[in-house]
Amino acid sequence: LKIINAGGAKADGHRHQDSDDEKPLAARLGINSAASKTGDASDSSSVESEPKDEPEHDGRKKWSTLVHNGVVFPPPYKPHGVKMLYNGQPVDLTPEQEEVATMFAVMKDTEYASKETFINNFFTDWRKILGKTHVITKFELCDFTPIYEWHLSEKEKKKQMTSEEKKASREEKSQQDEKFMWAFVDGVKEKVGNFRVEPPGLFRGRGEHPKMGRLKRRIRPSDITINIGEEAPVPVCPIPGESWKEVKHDNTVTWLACWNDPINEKDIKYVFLAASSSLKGQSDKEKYEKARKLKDYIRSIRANYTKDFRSKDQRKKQIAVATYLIDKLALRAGDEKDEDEADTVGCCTLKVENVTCLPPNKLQFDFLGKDSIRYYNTVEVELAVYEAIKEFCAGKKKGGHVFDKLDTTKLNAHLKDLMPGLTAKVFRTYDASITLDTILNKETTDGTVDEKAKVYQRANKEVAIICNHQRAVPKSHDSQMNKLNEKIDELTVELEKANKLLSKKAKKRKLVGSDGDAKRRRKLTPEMLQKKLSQVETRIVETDNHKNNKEDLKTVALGTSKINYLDPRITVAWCKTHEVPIDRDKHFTVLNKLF
DNA sequence: TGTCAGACTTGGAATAATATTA
DNA sequence: TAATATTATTCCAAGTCTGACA
Repeated sequence: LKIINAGGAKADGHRHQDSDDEKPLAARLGINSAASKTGDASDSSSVESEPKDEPEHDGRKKWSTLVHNGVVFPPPYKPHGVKMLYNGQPVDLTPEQEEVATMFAVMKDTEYASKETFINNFFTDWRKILGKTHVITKFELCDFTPIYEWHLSEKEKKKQMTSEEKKASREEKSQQDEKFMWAFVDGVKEKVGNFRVEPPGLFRGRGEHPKMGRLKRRIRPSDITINIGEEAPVPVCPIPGESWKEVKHDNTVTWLACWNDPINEKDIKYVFLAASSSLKGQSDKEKYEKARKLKDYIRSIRANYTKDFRSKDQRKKQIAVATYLIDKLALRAGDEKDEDEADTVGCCTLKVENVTCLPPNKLQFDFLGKDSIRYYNTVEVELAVYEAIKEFCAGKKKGGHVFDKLDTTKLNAHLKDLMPGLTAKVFRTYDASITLDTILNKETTDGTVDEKAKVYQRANKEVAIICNHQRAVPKSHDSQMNKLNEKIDELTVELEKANKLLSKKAKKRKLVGSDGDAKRRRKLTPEMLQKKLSQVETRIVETDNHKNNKEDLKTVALGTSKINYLDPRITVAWCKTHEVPIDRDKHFTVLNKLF
């Protein structure tokens, strides 16, 4: 295994010398990809596989042969017959009406259930199904509690199943799914990602989404387009009497099936291969490679935008300042959004009220970004940037764009001139790589594997913070903290007791106790006590660390950066250098994705 | 040059599976 | 052995970016 790029992140003059750069990563690392194991021949025999590593990337061709079994539909609705109350009276509902009522009822203990937009949207769509003449006309008179309680008892029943029963139903399910879990891409068995069609439900938009609560209708075969190899057998439509909307043979795309999102008909939902597939792995590798390449260009890019901070050309000036912010703060590009979506922004769509100038040269950012997660940060910037932002905002009304001469297309077109393939999001990957590499190199010491893994986790955390990956405080956080505090208290008492005992022993040599522990205490030698003492001390320190770590990470979401931002090559190189096992170690299961 | 559909990556939450502790 | 904590997986929403077309 060769060390790739280790320690190189800080050196701007890094040169690429890897002669095998174009090989798949797994091949370069000499590890057999799980995905490259051929599946059962009976399924793939009809398809000739092409040699791998063939430079197929000339055109936009993604595959030569593609075989799969289509999608799995959710089971039809099974009515429970539990009657909800309207104005205190039980009401009869048709299965279709009951289905939607149940969707709402089971969301009782979520935030959505108390949001006005959610309730209004749900009620409007539900009334369409109830019909004009239905007795139910006012939401306030609806009582969904009986259905909610039925739902709770169903959940409880499921929980009470014996482990054998659970196992049996699990196995049955995986047997049913097996057929759909795999696809053959150029003869290679690959895992399919989301082969299940999304079930009907109430739309759970994030933030203040104007469509939250709308009924997401059931998807039928006639909604679905199948994409499959020309010679491959077309998957049988699993619902009798119905048929696919369309069957395509488009090898310039990687999706296996798609349908229009019922909430936003112009959006398309796709069935793709899983992240472990070589198609995904390949593009992942290209992403990290691009970020690494940016390292060679960053100096000139910075020089370029710095020069334009004072440009007379307003558009140039805005591009310069926007690029600076994306580089320095890892902001997202910020496409324009529709009226019927949550009101969020990125760099290009920042509004004047999202930035406050704090003299002499600080900027305070406060806006809702992707998923309506708040970005709140005060940063010192170059004076020229500060002055430019002040100028861009001057005279604009609330809601006006800071960068009015700019959009993501123009910005990316400019970035492409500076480096081939460069777009705004590459800066986020780049920032992540630099941060990971720097922290790993600076902070790793000759300690235990556990200590080294802590350094990795800290680097992971820093990347998450840079990318503003935040999560809601876990529901059980407070109770868990209380428990840890109690544990520390208990241990402290134990420690004090042992300490007292030790000093008494030292004085008297022999202790005559009066309580029930006396006999046991008498048997303790000072050496044993001393040992116990240090054990308790260690446990206190460990528990305290655990507690602080938990508190520290309560609003930090580590998952996304682990999966999408930490270059596995940096991780592998570090593991090798510091003798941290890659396999089996739970800290690095993320690597399964690529190896 | 702008708009829009399309295809793909990125994102947190919910849920399931597994490990740990009481 | 059950309750709880941790980790992995699934789910599906919400971004980014490209390319076709007017």
